[in-house]
Order: sequence, then structure tokens, then C-alpha cells
Amino acid sequence: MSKAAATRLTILQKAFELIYTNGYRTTSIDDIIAQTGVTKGAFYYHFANKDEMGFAVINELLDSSSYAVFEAMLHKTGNPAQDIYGLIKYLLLDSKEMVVEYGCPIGNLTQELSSFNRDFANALMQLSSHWQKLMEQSIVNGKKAGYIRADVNARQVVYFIISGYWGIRNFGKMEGNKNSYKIWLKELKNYLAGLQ
Amino acid sequence: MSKAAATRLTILQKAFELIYTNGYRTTSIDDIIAQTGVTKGAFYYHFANKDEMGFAVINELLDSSSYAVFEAMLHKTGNPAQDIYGLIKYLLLDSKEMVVEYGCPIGNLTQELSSFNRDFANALMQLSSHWQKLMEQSIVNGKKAGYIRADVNARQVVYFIISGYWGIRNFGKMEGNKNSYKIWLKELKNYLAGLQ
DNA sequence: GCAAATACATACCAATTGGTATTTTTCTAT
DNA sequence: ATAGAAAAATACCAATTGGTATGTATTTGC
Repeated sequence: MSKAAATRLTILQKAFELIYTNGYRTTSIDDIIAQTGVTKGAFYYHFANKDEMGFAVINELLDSSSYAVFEAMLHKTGNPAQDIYGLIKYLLLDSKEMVVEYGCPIGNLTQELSSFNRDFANALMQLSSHWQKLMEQSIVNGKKAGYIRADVNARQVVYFIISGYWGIRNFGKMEGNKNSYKIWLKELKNYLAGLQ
Repeated sequence: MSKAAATRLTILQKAFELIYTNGYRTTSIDDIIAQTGVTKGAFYYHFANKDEMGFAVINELLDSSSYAVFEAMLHKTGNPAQDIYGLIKYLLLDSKEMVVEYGCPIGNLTQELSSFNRDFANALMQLSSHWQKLMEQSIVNGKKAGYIRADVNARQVVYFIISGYWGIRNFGKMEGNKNSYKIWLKELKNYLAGLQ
């Protein structure tokens, strides 16, 4: 990687970290350059303005990252009830990339920026639809394999599960601990069992 | 109501509106006083600082408001599957106080402010627990009346439903329309039926 | 090895931020 | 009616915001 590409990446990574913990609009460019040691001239050489950097964070850092790992988890046993539960339990309780007090990065950005800027909303929709398709495919396969009832609407179920995931991330932030995660996971298990 | 109390209320109401559509930290006091016609002197006579006004919005406007209406809806038929579905469908599709593109006011504030200021998080927890208790009571009653299976964990189910509600509000913001609401509501109905 | 493009540094800017100090108006109790 | 308190108006402030102009250093292609 060229030195220029490295500073660009440094900016994106630190920006993501600050945005994740503090919000997009409340993270200033001065914050970012102070934390990275990169100067303002360098910043504005790599990005025309703040929003363009925001798009780069979404499209270059959030998208694709760890995408393969999750896909693997969703096809571990072939039984969606098990695989989906396993993935979500991992995301909530074990993943080191997210912290209960700061919630889900994609959920946070969606909530903060969707009504602020439609372009952000669209970028986040693309991201989100990746996840939806992955999980939907897992359910479709599970139906074919007889793990899931034939009358189950896969797309509908995916909306239901991801919504719950985003929502419980909000509860976690509010309560400041993972207790609500555990309660919610128990009911998720019940719900998934009901699809079989 | 005294004139002073009226200006105070005007501030709170317009502040709520701006915060709902634009976020708390990205709504400036200058915005609020410009939109209300109240001067900065008056603002700082009524509130020591911005955060104190924020607490007043939460505690005096969001809390208690329309609390009785929702309680009534949750006891309409006595069957929680019907009553909860009815309430949430109303909130998502019919309520005039919320708009799909701006989501749920309480959900928004929770997400934005929980990690920013623990006092805000606590105030929002109180608010939220009101809702949780109401819905939990509906389920407990429904169990006694034989509408809900005995093995259903009411508290757990409430976490599951409200999380889903918050999450689908996020989807709505992202997609900019109510289509996802309708899809999610279908699956909510399935889920609630499974509790019977 | 050198010119031209790339990459980064520095100093600045107008607008906005939350907040204060001080004055003026309005209400209220006697 | 009037003194004193409550309420509101005005003018200001330092710090922060996203962004720019202009410079200097570093690569890169030849």
C-alpha cells in the first residue's frame, strides 16, 4: 500500500471509530485530524468534504468487512434457526468490534443520517440489503431442507429479526449492559423454534 | 396558565419538534429561539442550560403524554395478541404524532444520547419502563384469562416486541416509506399468534 | 536527474455554537 | 400607586465548526 493510501485509510479508520462512539454529525474534522496526526491539508486532499469521507467510511469500511465471516456462520449447520441464532448471539455477546454502550454502527448511522441526507440513507440501504439477502437465503435453503415450515415468508422473517436486533442494540445502549441482550436472545430462540 | 409558563411550554414544544426531526445535539438554541420568537434571555431564564431543557422535554413532554390513550388500547379486548397488535399498528400506521422519516422520538433520543450522557439514558429508561410495564401487564392479564400460554415469559416478550418496534422504525427511516412497517406487522401478527 | 504531478503542511476565514452580563419591561403583592 | 421580584430583551464572548488559499515536501514518470 502506498503511503498516501495508508494515510487515507488511517483517516477512515479513526473517523469510523469516532463516529461509532460519538455520532457522525457530532464528530468534527478537527477531532479526526487531532486523533490521527494527519493535517487538515492532507484530509482535504483525500476527501472533498466531510460527507464524502462519510460515504467512504460506509462504502469502504463497513461494507464487505467481515462479510465472508458472517456468510459462513449463516451456513454452518444448514438449519436457519440454529445458524441465525448463532450469528446474532455472536454479534451481541462475543464480537469485539461492537460495544454494548455504542450499539450497532450501521443502526446508529441509519438512525442519525437517513432523514438528514437521502444519499446516506441509500448507501446504508445497500449495506443493509446485503445482510438481508444473506439471511433470507439461509431461510430459503432451510425451507428446502425441511428445517423451516413451507408457509414461512423468508423476507418477512428477516425484517422481523433484523428489526429486533437493531432494537435490542438500542436497549443495550440505554441500559448500559448486556442483560437485555440475554433476555432478548431467549425470546429470539423461541421465535425461531416457532418457524420450524 | 401564566404567560411565563406559556413561553416555557412554547420553548419545550418547538424544541421537541426540532429535536425529533433533527436530533438533540444538532439542534441549536439559536434554532429554537428563532423558531419560537422567544429571545435568548427568556430561554436562559427558564432553563439553566441546554441539557436542562432536554430533560424537561423528556420528563414533561414525552412522559405522560398520551399515556392514558395507550393504556386503554392495551386493554381493549383483553386478548394481548389483539391489543398489542392494535396498539403497535396504530403507532406505526395511524398516529399523527410520528412520521416515518423521523422514526420514534424516544428511540431516537435513546440512540443518540445514551452513551453521551448517562443522566439522559436514565431519564429515557424511566420513560421506557413505563411502556414496558404497561405491555407486560397486558400479557400477564392475558395469561390469567387463558389468552396466552402459561409458559410465556411476559417480560421477555415485551423486550422482544419493543425491540422490534424500535428496529422497524429504523427501517422506515432508512427506506423512507411505510412498506417495511406493513411487512413487519404481518410477522408480528404471526409471532403473537404463536404465544396463544 | 529533473520536471510535473501528487501528497501533505500551515495559516487563515466566516459562520455557528452554548453561554453570560447587563439592561429593560412586565407582573404581583401590599 | 409603587417597590420589589419575575420575566424578557439586547449585546456581547470565546470556542468550535467546515472549509479554503497558499505554501512546501515528496513521489513518480521519463
